[in-house]
Amino acid sequence: MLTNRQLLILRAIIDDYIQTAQPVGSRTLSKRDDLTFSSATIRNDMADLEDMGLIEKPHTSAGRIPSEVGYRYYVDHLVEKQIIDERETGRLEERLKQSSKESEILIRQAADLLSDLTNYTTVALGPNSQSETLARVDFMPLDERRGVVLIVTDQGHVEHRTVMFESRVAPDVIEETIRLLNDRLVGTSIGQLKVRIGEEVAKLQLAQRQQYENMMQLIQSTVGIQTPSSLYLGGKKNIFNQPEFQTLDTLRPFLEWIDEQERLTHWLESLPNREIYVSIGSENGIVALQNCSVITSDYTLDGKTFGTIAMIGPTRMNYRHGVQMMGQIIEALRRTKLDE
Amino acid sequence: MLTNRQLLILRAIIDDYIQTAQPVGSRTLSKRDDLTFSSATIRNDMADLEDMGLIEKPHTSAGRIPSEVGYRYYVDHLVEKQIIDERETGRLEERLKQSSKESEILIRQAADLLSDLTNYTTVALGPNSQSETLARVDFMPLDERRGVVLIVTDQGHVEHRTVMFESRVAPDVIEETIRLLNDRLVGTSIGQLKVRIGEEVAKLQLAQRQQYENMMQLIQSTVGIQTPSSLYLGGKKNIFNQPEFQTLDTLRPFLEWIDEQERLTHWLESLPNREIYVSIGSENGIVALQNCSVITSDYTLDGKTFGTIAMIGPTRMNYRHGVQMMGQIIEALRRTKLDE
DNA sequence: GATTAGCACTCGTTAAATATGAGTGCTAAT
DNA sequence: ATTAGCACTCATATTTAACGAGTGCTAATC
Repeated sequence: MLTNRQLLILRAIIDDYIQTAQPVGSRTLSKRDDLTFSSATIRNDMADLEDMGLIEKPHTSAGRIPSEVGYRYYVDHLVEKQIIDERETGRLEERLKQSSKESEILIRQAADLLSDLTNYTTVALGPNSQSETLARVDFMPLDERRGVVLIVTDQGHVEHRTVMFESRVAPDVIEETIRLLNDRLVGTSIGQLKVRIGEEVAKLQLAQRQQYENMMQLIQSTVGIQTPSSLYLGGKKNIFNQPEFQTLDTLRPFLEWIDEQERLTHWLESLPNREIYVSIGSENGIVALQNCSVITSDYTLDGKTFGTIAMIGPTRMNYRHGVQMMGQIIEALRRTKLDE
Repeated sequence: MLTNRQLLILRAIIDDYIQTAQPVGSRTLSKRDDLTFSSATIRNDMADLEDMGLIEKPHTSAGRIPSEVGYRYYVDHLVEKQIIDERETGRLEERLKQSSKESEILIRQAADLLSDLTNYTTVALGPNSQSETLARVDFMPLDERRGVVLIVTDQGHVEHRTVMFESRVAPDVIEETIRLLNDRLVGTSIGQLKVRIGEEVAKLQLAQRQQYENMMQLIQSTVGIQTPSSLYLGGKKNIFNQPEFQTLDTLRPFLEWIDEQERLTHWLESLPNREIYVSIGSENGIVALQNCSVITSDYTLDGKTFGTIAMIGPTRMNYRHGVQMMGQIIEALRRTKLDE
């Protein structure tokens, strides 16, 4: 167990290191207003903190830097859980409201805002329509051989796909196909739509089948193309200002990783956490991000579950401020109304 | 005017420098099979080439590197205009065909392909719907207060916008509005749609106006939101392999510039050139790209004018190969059929 | 017994000193 | 006109030395 003074020292080391990115020495600490002890006393405690694995030395004659264990302790014990500053949240909400009522643009704006507020890179993932369910299918002919299939989800999202017929299809066949799909598939999750259409085709009577099979299969094939959830990266250039990313060895893996949209999407989708979660350094298990910490959270827009937002900075990130800002942003998003 | 030998030497210097990224010395050149002269002779010619501004020395005791003027001469006189290798084009066409019939995906694939082929970064800009014209408007109600407006262009592109009514609108009013829009606005360019709707509203009789004004204005406001032309960046990580981008001073401006999607889009749209065009070094007028050369070209997909594709590499890029590959790719795209 | 002053020691960083060698320009010989 | 020869230049690499922030330990002090 840590003594009170050790706690103070640990906190001071981390706070100092977060600000300067330089190893912190005992003399520097002893000069702080909140630490009234001599450097020798502090040195003794530092040795103890090091034994406990909370801090470490880059080399013999340097000061100490926090270890991952130290950061974890700091985040778990020394960062107060999100206290929402009403005034600040209101201001954020206002800025979001001004940008647009279009959800996509709002999300981007939120990511940019969070990025500006913290100077870290942010990633925002839009809603994953795969998990939404079908509310309505419709069809609109374009010309003799082409038409647009409209898919509306229960969350009010609309997608369209252009389909192309092999040959002319009678209007009433189209109409009937759409009616069938609406009758039988409303409520199906978008991800399963493809399979379910296949099942419905199988159920058709032989007479019907000849008529509708083509049309159904056509729709099935286009519906199978999943539009990836929209992904937005905000403040990517912020990374250039971080002292730990001033060399190509560290910068390159980071940038290469962050630019791989698909991988990034999968990673965000795989995060199990519903509320604000902090992953420190190698905890995230991603080699390219081993020197990064990530604050993630799911968010809701206008009350509806929407997506995931993440903030990526160096392990030496300002956790207190980061967690705080993340809380403010998701609260502001939650309160933002799409209509009215 | 250049002597034959000077031409040979200039070409050798550039070819060598393109490969090694190192200043080329007279001794190195004299050892080449295609240059049978002594290093001293070559030195004399090099001095002349330098006087003409075609090559320059980084410092007194280094070899020579091509100047921008030198590259320009090289590209204009020493790079043979695109000769299309039928077999290679066929192979590319095949690879494109396999990826998808969806134009968006095809374009991405083309950019990636070009990037793999050349090891440079590529940017592909999709069609700019602003310049296309309206072929059809349609409306599909979602519920009492919302609906989807479908906009189809002459090029067969479809866009949709969700609109929200203040209050319930009678179906026949909607129907009539859409009929009106179709009657009067088909053929209008998408970019002008907003203005044109305004004009049409002004023309309405007073009686009609009360009925349709709201609806029209609603559509007008959503139509005004221009969907930006789709932009795709391929092979961004290739830049990390270029020796001239191994330092943050050069890398950072490049990456920051390339990541600014809007600016990039505008830049690509502002390029006046219809056919393959090479911009060397500072010619492009962009500070962040002053050490880059760009090969750009408009492309057509399935015969229809589509967008712009660009290849960005260091000024020391392999122009011969780059121009060649660019030619192949746009030819392959031109031949790719979207339907069948 | 806890705290602090004092001091020898460590080791990464920086600066100056030196060596290396690729490449040039010029001159004189071919 | 071409080439061999040579003195000279200058970026780069290597070595050496000086510096100083910081530590751990011991002995004195509160």
